[in-house]
Amino acid sequence: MDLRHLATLDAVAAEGTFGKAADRLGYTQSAVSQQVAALEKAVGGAVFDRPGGPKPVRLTPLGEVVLAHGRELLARAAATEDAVERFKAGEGRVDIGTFQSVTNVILPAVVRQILTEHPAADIRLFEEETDEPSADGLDLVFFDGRVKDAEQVKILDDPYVLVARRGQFPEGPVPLTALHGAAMVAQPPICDQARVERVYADAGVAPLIVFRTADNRGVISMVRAGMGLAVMPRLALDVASDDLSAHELQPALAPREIYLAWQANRTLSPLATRVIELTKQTAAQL
Amino acid sequence: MDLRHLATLDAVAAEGTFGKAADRLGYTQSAVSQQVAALEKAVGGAVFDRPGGPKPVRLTPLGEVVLAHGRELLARAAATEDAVERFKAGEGRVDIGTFQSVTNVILPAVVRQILTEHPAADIRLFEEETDEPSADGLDLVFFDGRVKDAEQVKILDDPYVLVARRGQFPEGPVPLTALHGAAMVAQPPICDQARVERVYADAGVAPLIVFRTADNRGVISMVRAGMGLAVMPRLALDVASDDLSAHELQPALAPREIYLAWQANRTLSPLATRVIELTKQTAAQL
DNA sequence: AAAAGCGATAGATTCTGCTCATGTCAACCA
DNA sequence: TGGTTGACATGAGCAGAATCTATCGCTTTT
Repeated sequence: MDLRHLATLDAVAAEGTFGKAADRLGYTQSAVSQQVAALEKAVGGAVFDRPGGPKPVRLTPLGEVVLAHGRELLARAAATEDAVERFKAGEGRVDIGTFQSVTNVILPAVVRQILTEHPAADIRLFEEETDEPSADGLDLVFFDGRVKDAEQVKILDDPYVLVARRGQFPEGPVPLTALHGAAMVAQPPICDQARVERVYADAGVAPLIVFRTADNRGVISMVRAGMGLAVMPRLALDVASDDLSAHELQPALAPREIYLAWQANRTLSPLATRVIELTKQTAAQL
Repeated sequence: MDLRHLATLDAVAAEGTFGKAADRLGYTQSAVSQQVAALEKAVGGAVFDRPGGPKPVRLTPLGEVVLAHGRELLARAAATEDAVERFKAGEGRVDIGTFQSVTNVILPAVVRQILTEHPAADIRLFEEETDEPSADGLDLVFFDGRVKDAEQVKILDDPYVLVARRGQFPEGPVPLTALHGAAMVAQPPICDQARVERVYADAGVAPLIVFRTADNRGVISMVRAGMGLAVMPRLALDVASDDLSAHELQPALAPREIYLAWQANRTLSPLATRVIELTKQTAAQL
């Protein structure tokens, strides 16, 4: 049973004669006749009564059964083509792995723009703390560092700054050695934080870490409360604040590199491609 | 877009490689490769990522869209074939035009048997008083007389009998002339009743019709009540009754002929065909 | 570096599906 | 009543599609 045969069945049922259906479909009467014959062979019985003479054909009861189902099939086929077109235009779902800084600074603009372009887009964000991410199950993953076995683009360099209460240090750079023995608030030692602490160690600087939390806002709050200093990526410092100051470190730490990654050699959906584009644009403006 | 291509897509997605899908479908790997290529051309994009080497292929996002819709289509196609099979086995709907005697005497047995054979059969009865029936809209029509422009079979001859209160006439035949001047209850003069009354007139018999009703049971009730005599087809006298007696008339009226008709040159559904068969069998037992 | 697994491709062949021309049948008309 | 008309069926021929066989090229694994 072939969709084309069902379309022909439908046309003949609507037009009443093979010839008119042929005109509508751009075939000859002979072709329609043969298609109907093929369909009848497939279903094992006549779908039209042919009265003979100049009378139109009429559906048999079997023909009505086949036509009813056939219309359903044709509608589904049309819906399929439609869905493909919409997919190519950017509809669909995209699952994105992210983390705090990106969620707060980069993604809002990207999501807003995507939803403006494609109101039917289905964006899902997953913010899971992982040390070594893989893009399994996700379409796109933000990560602060390279991702193994994945295609990726570097979104931006996010420099580390020292955060302190305003007035604690004069404006301008602060030597890294100033951290030696200082009370500090920090992230748990995963992801890029581990690298940062290795830099301290290599420089012979041993800060006194008095509190760790994965919540950047929590880190900032504790700095503001006077619990200690913090070294954090500038993006994590997403709120301007009168009572805090940010300082470059000397020597500067290598910046945190933020990558957007996806599974290698996989075709991306147009929606995901657009997300990458917009992410690059957004990051370039920072 | 072809159903066969979608079936191939499904098989490849399930098996992971073109070759295994080919085995399952009875094709060669080459054929599957070409079918997938054709499908990809139809939807305008790749549906599989081919990693190369001994790795299995993977659906692209587009492929997932197409496959989701494709499975739906394939399921509908299977459902269609199933519906055709069930139709050929006797499921479906049949609309039957009937009238009182047939409804009460013949159809119960037929309906019971059909519903035993095909619990999903959808039998609809239409009891409309018409003088000249046509089978438009109906699959089968019972009628007491020939139906013009229709195929038909005679179901049975239904002899007319005189119905009287028991004891009013001695057992056995009653001369037609006994009706002259007699009070009678009768059907409205349509259908076969008109023919009956012409027979009276031709025989010079002029009964006094005191009540007409289309309801056979009403006729009988009024006879029982002593309102008069009645001449009615034996089938219409479907209740045995101690206080009534039935008599042949002399000369006998030509019996009412009951036909089962359907539109000429139309293919009947297996269900309708079965109804015709069962009707003949049932009538033969009367 | 060789072997194995897998998809793509070229060429040959078979099938399918279409068109054109013609046949056949029933209703209509003169 | 016999020709005409309108409609479907059928046969021949051809073009294109689908399939198979064989082979190529790529990637991973050994």
